[in-house]
Amino acid sequence: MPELPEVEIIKRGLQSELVGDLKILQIKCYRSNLRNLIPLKKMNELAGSSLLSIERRAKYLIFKTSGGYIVSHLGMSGTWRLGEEKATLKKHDHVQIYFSNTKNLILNDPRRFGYFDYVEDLENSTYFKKLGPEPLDPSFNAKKMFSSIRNRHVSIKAALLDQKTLVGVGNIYASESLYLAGINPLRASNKISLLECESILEAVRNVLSLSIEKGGSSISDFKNLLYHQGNFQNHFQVYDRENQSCLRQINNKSCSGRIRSKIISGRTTYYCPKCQK
DNA sequence: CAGAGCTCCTGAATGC
DNA sequence: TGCATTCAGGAGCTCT
Repeated sequence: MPELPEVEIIKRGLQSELVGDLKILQIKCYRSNLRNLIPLKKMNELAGSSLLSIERRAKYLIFKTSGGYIVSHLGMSGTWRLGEEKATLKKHDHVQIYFSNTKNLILNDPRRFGYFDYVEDLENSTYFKKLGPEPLDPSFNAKKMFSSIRNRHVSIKAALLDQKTLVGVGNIYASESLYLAGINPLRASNKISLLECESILEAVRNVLSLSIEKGGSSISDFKNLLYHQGNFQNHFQVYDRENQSCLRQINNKSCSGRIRSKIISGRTTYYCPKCQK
């Protein structure tokens, strides 16, 4: 579920709910065998620390506290929601953070692929060291993207999913972006021209921005902080549209291609073989 | 070293 | 209806 837009939506929700001079009162954990879980001792130490800011990097949410950084990755099925004052726990609620303004946050993650970890030095942490650039950062450009993929022997779809090329793009937005750019996902990265890189990056930016505007994509289970669904799934052009007709208009005529699906680098990819070259 | 493939886990959808 | 199988948004690990 959570790719860059969904994590960004949750981050913005957190920023608007957790305002003022807040302290973490307590972190409760209801499942001790989560992946990359903050050690219990550290969890206790974090009680009493101040919440300084909430940021997003790639698909990670970062709680900056006076005692270090809490790093949360939502994996495939994670969500944070604002707990009620007397919070009733649901199935798969694993972590709960209590704040000094009586609010609390609950991490729910059925598949438990997510992380809830602690790092002292964010930039040098194993999570952040290897991350590529943020696609929406204006200092990133097609030229940089071109030089990072021009020698790679993987499909352009695989290169987009690789967080070293650029971050935040997952399976849905990779398909959507390549469709928008008119590039066939099977094309080899080292055969993509600089000009084509420009249209791919522009498409990635447009798709991600529009999705953020629409509150993210809710397929099965994505919810924002207030447990509302996003709306971008209603704007998918190719994702999950196998055998349906292509929506592209070329010179006022519809493309008339049929959307295909194909497994590329282990994940289902949707594209129009007719208009994606 | 790069790249392919497997793996962690639950639940929804599909097939018999 | 009930049971088995397949598949799902991520990314780290192990092979080759």
